[in-house]
Amino acid sequence: MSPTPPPWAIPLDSASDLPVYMQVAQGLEQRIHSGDLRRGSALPAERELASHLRVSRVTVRQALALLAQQGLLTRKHGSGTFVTPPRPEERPSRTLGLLSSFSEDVRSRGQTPGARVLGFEHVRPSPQEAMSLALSPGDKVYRIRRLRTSDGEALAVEDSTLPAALVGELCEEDVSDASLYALLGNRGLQPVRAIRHLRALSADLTLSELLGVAPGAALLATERVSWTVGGRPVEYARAHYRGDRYDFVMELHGDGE
Amino acid sequence: MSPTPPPWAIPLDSASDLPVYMQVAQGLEQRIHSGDLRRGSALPAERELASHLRVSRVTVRQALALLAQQGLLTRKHGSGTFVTPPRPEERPSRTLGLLSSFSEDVRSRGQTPGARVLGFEHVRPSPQEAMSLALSPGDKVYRIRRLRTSDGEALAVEDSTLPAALVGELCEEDVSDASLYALLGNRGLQPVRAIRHLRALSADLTLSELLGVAPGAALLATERVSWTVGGRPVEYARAHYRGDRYDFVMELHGDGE
DNA sequence: TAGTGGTCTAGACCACGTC
DNA sequence: ACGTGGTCTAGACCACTAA
Repeated sequence: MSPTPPPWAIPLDSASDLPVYMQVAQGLEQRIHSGDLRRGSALPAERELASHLRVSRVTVRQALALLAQQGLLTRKHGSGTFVTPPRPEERPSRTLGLLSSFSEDVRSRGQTPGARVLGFEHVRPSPQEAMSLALSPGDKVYRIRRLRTSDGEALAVEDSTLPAALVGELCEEDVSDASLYALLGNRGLQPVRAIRHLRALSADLTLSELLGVAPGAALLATERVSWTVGGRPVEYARAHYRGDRYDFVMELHGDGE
Repeated sequence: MSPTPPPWAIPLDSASDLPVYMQVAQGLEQRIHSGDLRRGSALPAERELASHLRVSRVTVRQALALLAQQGLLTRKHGSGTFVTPPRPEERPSRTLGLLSSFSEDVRSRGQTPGARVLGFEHVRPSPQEAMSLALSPGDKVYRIRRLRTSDGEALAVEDSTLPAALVGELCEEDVSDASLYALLGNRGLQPVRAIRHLRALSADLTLSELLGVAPGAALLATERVSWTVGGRPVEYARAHYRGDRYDFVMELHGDGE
């Protein structure tokens, strides 16, 4: 009857060994990449898709969840499911290779950095912290958890640990808006060298809530130890960045082999 | 009756506004971190957990899926669900800041690098490729997709694009085991500078299959353009690394502010 | 108010591992 | 053969959004 099938029609092969929900996901993905489903356009309701494809709603949801997790689809409770529109704005890029702080990175993109202190402790270090900062278990550290924002939008959760004996007295207000690096610089403890690890992991419930992403969303996790002149470790920092909003950039120079 | 509740007993509050599956996930996560559930130990079967917690199996599965995605749990079809044991071996670390290839990185960890060619094309560049390599749409490129392994285990999928006019004749055997950088070096095209972007994203169906991870698993994605002496772009490469097996390391040097 | 996605249930059958 | 996780169904109710 209809010469042109609707753009969300998916060929399903019940004889295939590929699970139905994967076939649906794959089909929709192709439709999106081919342009049949335009960016920003709404998908049919889950119940509608299910009845047309002759599968249960649960199966449809399983397929949509896969694509939503990749960022291909955006689901809006009470409103509908949409093909994710392209982001017009560039994501903030951190330029690696130089020692720069979150605040400087965001500012260099013309946006306004912010910080909300989520935790402030003056405690004995964990074994991990003691090792990274070359401390004795009896020493004390400041442990600070902050939500880092750009133009008000949550971008990262940063956990910083500073040796109390080295940095001196510190209170929550000191770290509430300024960059930690600037604060250290004021006290003559400007870091001059750092080693940083980067990896990818899935958001747990705590991080997903803080960053406003779905549980399981891909995050870029970093771990860093910074040293001041003389080789004294001055900061141990772990940070989790939203994978869909942050981009690390670095320039590499070769020395032959 | 039983003075010590089983280690997987979870307190559920039906009045809470937190969904039941999240309460289950949160409870299990605490039990794991507290050590009540030992690394490597098996969880009760899903049906058993469901009946004891008085929830449906689907709800239990939703909770387990969350934790499995974070890597906290490992599910084995036909066998059971286990608390993920810690990995004894270090993950391969790529040292950034220097221009080094995948092969060199893996070898520097004492492991054996490998490559399986998944695709080899001699075609006109995509707009993206043409832009990155400063080519005209009429030029041709070699496009190579390889599965990169370390001691036989899949670690990354690498998509490399090389300008055909610059690198000269190339066939599939040329890229089947050696490092691309070594090959370029042999032809006098050793890259001396590169810009690399890093971000985190969730695995789609294709990548999850190739890398042997679950769909939606966190991957570390990189994009790189390399230049040879004289500023001629010689390679445009995109790679997706398993987030749970790969770790980028870099050393940073500050120049004050 | 009507329609959407979010959560949850109580089943069923299949595919895989182990014994 | 049996128990496991993997997939799928046909419903239900809730929470949110928009008209």
